[in-house]
Amino acid sequence: MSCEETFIRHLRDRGFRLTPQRELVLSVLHQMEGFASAEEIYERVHQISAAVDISTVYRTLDLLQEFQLVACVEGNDGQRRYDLVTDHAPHIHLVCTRCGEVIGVATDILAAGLAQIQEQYGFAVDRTQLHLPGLCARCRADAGAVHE
Amino acid sequence: MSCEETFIRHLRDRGFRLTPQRELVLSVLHQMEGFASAEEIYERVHQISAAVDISTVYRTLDLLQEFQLVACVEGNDGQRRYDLVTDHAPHIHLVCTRCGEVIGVATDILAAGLAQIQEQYGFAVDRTQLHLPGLCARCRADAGAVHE
DNA sequence: ATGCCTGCAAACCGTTTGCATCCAC
DNA sequence: GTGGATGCAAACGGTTTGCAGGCAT
Repeated sequence: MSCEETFIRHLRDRGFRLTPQRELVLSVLHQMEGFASAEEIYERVHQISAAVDISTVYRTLDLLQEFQLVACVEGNDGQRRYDLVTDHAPHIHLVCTRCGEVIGVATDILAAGLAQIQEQYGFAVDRTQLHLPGLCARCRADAGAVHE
Repeated sequence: MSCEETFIRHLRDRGFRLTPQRELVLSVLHQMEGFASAEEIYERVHQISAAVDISTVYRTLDLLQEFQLVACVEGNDGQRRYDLVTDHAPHIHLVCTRCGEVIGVATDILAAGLAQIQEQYGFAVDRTQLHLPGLCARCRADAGAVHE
């Protein structure tokens, strides 16, 4: 089932409607590579249809998040960044606390540890929302060289 | 070297001063268990000395962060939460998305995976700020029974 | 026709900043 | 005495909300 079909189904289930604006936001999200802020998404949406308001973008993003079609991370700059959850395996997001870059990684890499956590603590980590803060390779180099 | 001594040393190094307000913020942070928002910290500070302004709390927290004496995480509600970096081993926080419980776990459990991430992606995960969302044992049981 | 959705604008809220005053050094 | 630190209040910026009108169903 395509992303849009899933969206429509979720909307119908709740008695909600598919509007051109919602369609547009979803389509723009498809064009985006990686995480984008609401402002960035709005920018693109606005280029295509100038009449769309940013509050509608926010409302649509909330909806998509509720339907688990987009993931959301809080950036260090106080902005949220959104990304379409495609149907490939859930992945970890390595979020650089310095430049904001987000690197996607398969959860396999932590699978052993996560399994152990579940076994020892009964705690089931949500693998669709794993955000690990840290420094990306570039920023680690920068931080070493420059002294901000 | 005590926390406060470290703070003073860092301040001196930069030509900054130790003021009663800064002392107070640091002492309140010691009383706090786990992460606290600026507002919560301010609340406590204010109880002790009503004259202290929240902007001073923010400025002090910025300073402490710069000195790496406190860690800071962006909450899902758009608030930042601060915690004193004590010298005991860094640990993971398992945060239950349902009841809010926080379970502390030694990072060892994920050490292998984190090392692999660094090797493969050059990304250095900040082990002092690891919080993993998920469901605690109790809520997993509840979620199975009740349907929210 | 119904009531969900929208654009607009104003409110919100955590955080930051400018400035005159104060005080640690 | 001097320049960093503070309190106050206003600004800021991302996000949310109230409302009257619009449109998908």
